[in-house]
This record gives sequence, C-alpha cells and structure tokens, in this order.
Amino acid sequence: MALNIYNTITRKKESFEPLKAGEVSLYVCGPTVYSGAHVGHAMSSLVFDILRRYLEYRGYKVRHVMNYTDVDDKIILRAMHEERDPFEMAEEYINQYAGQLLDLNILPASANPRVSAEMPQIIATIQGLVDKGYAYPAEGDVYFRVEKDEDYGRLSGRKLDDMQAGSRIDVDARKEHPMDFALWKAAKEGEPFWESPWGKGRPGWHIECSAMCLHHLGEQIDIHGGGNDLIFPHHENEIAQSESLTGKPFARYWVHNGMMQLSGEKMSKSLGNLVTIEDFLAKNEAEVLRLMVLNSSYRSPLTFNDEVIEAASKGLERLRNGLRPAFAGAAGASAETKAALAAQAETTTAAFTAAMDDDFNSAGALGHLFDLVRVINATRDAGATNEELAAAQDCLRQLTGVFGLRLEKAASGGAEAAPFIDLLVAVRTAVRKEKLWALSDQIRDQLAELGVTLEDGKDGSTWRFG
RNA sequence: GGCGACGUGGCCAAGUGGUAAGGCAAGGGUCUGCAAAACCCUGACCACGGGUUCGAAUCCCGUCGUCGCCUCCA
Repeated sequence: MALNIYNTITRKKESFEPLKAGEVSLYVCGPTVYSGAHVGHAMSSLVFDILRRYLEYRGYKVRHVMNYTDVDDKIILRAMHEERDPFEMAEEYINQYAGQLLDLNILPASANPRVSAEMPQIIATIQGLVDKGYAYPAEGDVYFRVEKDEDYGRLSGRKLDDMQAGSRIDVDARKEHPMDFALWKAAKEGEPFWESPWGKGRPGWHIECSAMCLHHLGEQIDIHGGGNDLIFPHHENEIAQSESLTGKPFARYWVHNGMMQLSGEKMSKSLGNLVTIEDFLAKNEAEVLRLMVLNSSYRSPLTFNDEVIEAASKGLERLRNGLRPAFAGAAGASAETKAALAAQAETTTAAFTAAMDDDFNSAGALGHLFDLVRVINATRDAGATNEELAAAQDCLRQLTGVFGLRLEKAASGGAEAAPFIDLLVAVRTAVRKEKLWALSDQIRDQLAELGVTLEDGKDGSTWRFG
C-alpha cells in the first residue's frame, strides 16, 4: 500500500515517490513575524508536523525546513510606529513562536532560516534571474518578468490575461507587465536596507523562499507546504522564480492546508478575528488543538468555536481513558475476550495506516483509534489484568504518538508520592468495607484537591494524577 | 467579474459507485453507597432539481447557499 498525497498543482491524489528513495525534503512557509501568532498559524504547523511524523513512521528520513520572514513591510511599519528596532522586534516574535511550537509538541525543523540571515543567497538568486533575462532592474527595484515564464499561473490555475481583466493592482509604470512582481525593493528613507548590485534595498516577499529552498534543500524538493492562502501569489511566484533559474521542476508535491474559520470567516491578522496561541494555551492543553486538527481534513477549513474545543477536550480524555490501568483485583479476561482485543489492535493498526496513506486522512485514522479504545475499555470491564491490556495499550500509545499526541501527563506529584497514595487508597478500601462513607468521601475529595483522581470500580479503586 | 473548494444526524466530521466511520451533545439501560469512568441501546437516506447506471451521498448538468484566492496573510 502506497502513500498518496493530494498535489495542488495537479489537483489529484498522487502516489508519493520522493526524489531520493527513503528521504524526503520538506519546505513549509512560516509566518511573517510582525505580531503574535494565532491558532491558524498553529494549525498549519500542526498539519505539517503530523505529515512529517507520519512520513517518519513510514520510514522516511525527513529534512524539514521552515522559514521565518523577518524582513517585510509590515514589520518595518509596526516597528516604526512603536519606535523600536525592527530586527529586535522580529527576533522577539520569532522566539515567541518557537517557544509555542515546542509547547504544541511540534518537532523542531531541521533548519529555520530567516530572511535577514540569507541576504547573500537571496541577492545571488535575483542576480541569476536578471542574468537569464527573467528579471529586470528598474530604478533600484528589480522585477520578475512574468511573460517570459511560459507556464506562469499553473499552480493556481490562472491565466495572465484573466488576471489582468480583474486586476485591482495599481499599474506601476516601471513594470513591463502589470503582474510583474518585485524581487528587490529600493529602500525608502529611514528603512533598513542591504547593499546590492541595484543599490540599497531589501528583498521582495517571494524571492526569500526560493533562495532559502535552494540554499537549504537544493534545486528540487519533494514537498512544499503552506496555507492555501499562499497558493497565489506566493507559491505561484516561487515556482516562477525557482524554475526559471534552475530550469528544473521545483517541488514534486504541493501541499496546502485549509484555513481556520472563526465564526464563519477565515481567521487572520488583517481581519482581526483571531485567537492567539497564547490565549488558547492559557485555557486549553496543546493536545486539544492538535485533536481538533486531527479530527478534520487538513485541506478543509477548520471550524473553531467553543463547542468544537469542548468536544476535542472530551475526546482527548477518552483516548486517555484507554490507557488507564486494569481494575485492582482484576481476575483476568477470558481467552475469547483477549483474542478479540488482540485482533482489534491489529485491525486498528492496519486501518490507521490505510487511512493515513490516503492523503493523511487523520480524521478517519482517529476514528479507528476510538474503536480500539472502546474495545480496550470493554476488555478492562471484563476483568482483564494490566498484562492482558498491555499490548493493545502499547498499540494505542504508538499510534497516538504518530499523531504527536501526548496522552501521558507528567506525574505532577512525582513518582515518590505513589507508594503513599497507594497506602491511602488501601486504607480507604478498608474504610469502605466498613461502609464509613463520610470518611471515604473525605479521603477522595482531599486527594482530588491534591491533584489525584480516585475512581472506584467494581473490584477496587484506581487513581491517577490529574 | 475570473479561478477554486465545499454543503453528510443538534454540533464537529470520515466516507467519492453497492444500501452511511468516529467524537461531542441528548435520551434509555447496566454497573454503583455516592461520585466518576466504562459498557450496551436509540437517531441522518447525505442542500435542492434533473440525468447516467442494475445500483449514487459518491459520476454528469443545473439551481440555491457557504467559504477561500484574485491586495498583506498559515
């Protein structure tokens, strides 16, 4: 069974075959750091984290690059308003985002290049395009000549003529064609700048990604990802730049995630309808957001509201319950029950893989995990011991691990507290035998205040942190 | 106006030709001193109208609706 990936450029699911057997180069467009990131950015990073984890689960060695755009009009503008250094400000947001990615359990990329540190490569890329006649300088700016690129528009399915018809762009007299876009912008008074063959200035938005890809991953890459709002013009222009320069196909697979929807609209900085990662994590666990992402198709818009958060939160709890230990004093399950559990684990693993192989159908795969949870719980109810549950629980642990879900919370009380809690529970069991309910409830309530949840089963009590 | 996506039970959401996964919520039940958890049971004929087919949520056409891109955006 082969992995299939939906490729934006062909609008079809295609069998995944990397350039080099067993290895995958993955480039994901990161944020422009001019303010705090919101859960939509987190969604994108989560989508590609899940994609990466699954590729690794399938045995691929993944080289993952995500950039930070730290040189940009908005950053400069904002820094000017706040009367501070734009680089310092960008640095601050980069550090914040990097920290949030860790909080969200997103695997660190192999490299996180940023524009300000890649200037020689960027300038060389632009120079190469000028040399080949794909770009031309104009009064300190440098523009890409779209008409020279014969298949311009093939990613987004647009034609130059159509775009002209509906264009709302002010026609810049220096451009040969209205759709020509800037590779280099001459610096205005008071703006940060770099020296270049065309004078003082800074790079345009799209060229950075072409240059960084080239620098960190080479002329051709396997997967290029980002939000679907980047398809045009950003990724379209990247293709134009990269392929014009190298003469080779740029990315084999273009993967785009859908937008986070808040009250029926795309969440975005410019619309202002956003929930920051910081705010979200202040109220919810990181796993909740991850489960929300997992529970729907990465290509579709993701509904974000309180009800969905609540549902994800409960669903997470349910997955966790699957890992709970056997009941104290469990007598062991019947051979038939044990066999059914083993069979379910096997079925689940196969179904999980089949679903994920189908363009990372995580929602389908997640459904199969819940099936496994149900059978584990039923088996526990049937009196299975920890040993009898272990294999299936390991299976659940492994597959949720592929999703990047952390089901086991760090023991807040520390392992050294366990023997004492065990003792208390044993005493309480004796107390309950005497039907001293008030005392028994008091022990449970007070343990709860200390962060220990106690639950009474048919054959005994279980406890856990949290 | 151009390009694209989507419309599945109260909510979220898989499923893209053979009579609808899963989660949350709701109701009923089992277990139970209480609590919690768990387990079992209950509900949709898939926006609407045509068409293709032995057979369609799944393919084609049309209508309505929602969303995205076309300007910075994950």
